Amino acid sequence: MTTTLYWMRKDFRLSDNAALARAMEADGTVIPVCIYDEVAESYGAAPKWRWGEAIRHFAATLEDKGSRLILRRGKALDTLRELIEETGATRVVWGRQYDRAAKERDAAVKSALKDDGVDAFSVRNHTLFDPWDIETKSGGPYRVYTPFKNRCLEAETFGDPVDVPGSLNPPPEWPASDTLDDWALSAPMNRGAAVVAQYANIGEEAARGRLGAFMKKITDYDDARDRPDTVGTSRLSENLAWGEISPLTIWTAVEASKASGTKGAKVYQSEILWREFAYHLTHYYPDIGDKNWREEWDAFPWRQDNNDAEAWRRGRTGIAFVDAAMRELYTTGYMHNRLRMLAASLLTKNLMTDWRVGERWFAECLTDWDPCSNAMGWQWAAGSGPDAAPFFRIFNPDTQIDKFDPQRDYTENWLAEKTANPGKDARNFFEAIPRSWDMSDDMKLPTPIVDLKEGRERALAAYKDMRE
DNA sequence: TTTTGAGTTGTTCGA
DNA sequence: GTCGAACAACTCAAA
Repeated sequence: MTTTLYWMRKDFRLSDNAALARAMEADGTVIPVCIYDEVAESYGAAPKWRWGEAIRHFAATLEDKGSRLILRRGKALDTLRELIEETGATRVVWGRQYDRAAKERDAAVKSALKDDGVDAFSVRNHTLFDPWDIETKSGGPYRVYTPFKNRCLEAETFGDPVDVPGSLNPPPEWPASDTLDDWALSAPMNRGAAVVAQYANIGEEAARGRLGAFMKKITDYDDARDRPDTVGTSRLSENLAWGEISPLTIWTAVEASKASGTKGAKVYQSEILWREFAYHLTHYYPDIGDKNWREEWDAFPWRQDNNDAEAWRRGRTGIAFVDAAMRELYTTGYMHNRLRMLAASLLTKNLMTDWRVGERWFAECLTDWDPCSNAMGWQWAAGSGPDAAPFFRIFNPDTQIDKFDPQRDYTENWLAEKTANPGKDARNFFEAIPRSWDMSDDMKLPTPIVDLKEGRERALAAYKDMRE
């Protein structure tokens, strides 16, 4: 009788779960395990909280099916060895992750367990492709998105989603488990956890619900996706990040729908492939979250963390569209994609602040945080990254707000200071922020901390200098 | 090896 | 108000 440990990291779902399917195929018992290990310890406040909610929700799903999720805290390898000792497990299975911290941990775990004589292996479970499945005709990684995408689309098949298992083959006896409360995962968020919880969309069912709602309007996606004043996107990033839905489930739904082939569907699928590109890049350039991807940017006179950056984090730059976005981020754990670009452009160009300052803040605040997408996105916005915007492409928040929030619905929804009777979202920001920020909703909005034109010209001049 | 075509998301300025 | 050009060359991927 074989006992298998299914080490769950970011794949909290029953449907299309290839790692679970492999765990089950040994015809023995399966013990799902989640470990609060050295990698999870390093998560920012919001991701750590959201990870806990994914665990809470999925543990309940497992219990409904007669199984359990065993929780343990400690170094991954030590903890797995303890569990192997306690349960007599001979197999350990997990779904692959591709960021440097996870990859280094997993390589060490696999090698050590194999030395112990354990059948330890990983499964692709988070992406459509493994990063190394896609390569240029001459055999290397892609550095530009469009040819990468075209190569993905040429792939003959994406395969079929894996069925939901029937029984989960629980063991006759369970090893001991921590409780989620023992881990206190909401503690780093302080007051924010209760607020962000109001906006979270947790679990497999909720993810499917969003997919269903989105499929009804996917044909509008190519235009609607740019409008933060409406829900024009799928809003599935949060669920994708924690594996509550698989990209193959999404891809298959799009392909099977009557919208397949429309502009909206194609643009949406292209975004799914941007996600794949982030894993591809991170696999081949594991430093992408720490170092300028284009080395020449090491010479750029980035400002390190500074008062302007602090104002940016607090939604107090005096530039309404960006302040609204920064408050949406802090209050909900999410920010609309267009505003991510705009907020990043303001920080890295107009305020000439190191992209890593922004990357760290997003990693602290986003419930859909993904180390690979976050790193790629920030480097793209800053200009130091793959396929980056030309240096002269600096967003102007005044132009952007007229184009994408013409009625100011989005902006005013998030800025309590703008109206006499602010709505719940705007007030929630003040519920969520730390008292040490010393901000209240009766403050006046600050005057802009940077003149957009001057900031732009300063950045352009610095860029020109760097190139000479 | 060389050549060729192409490259997520923008802004400003002048006609 | 609208439209096209300029903004800067350079790198990438494939033929």
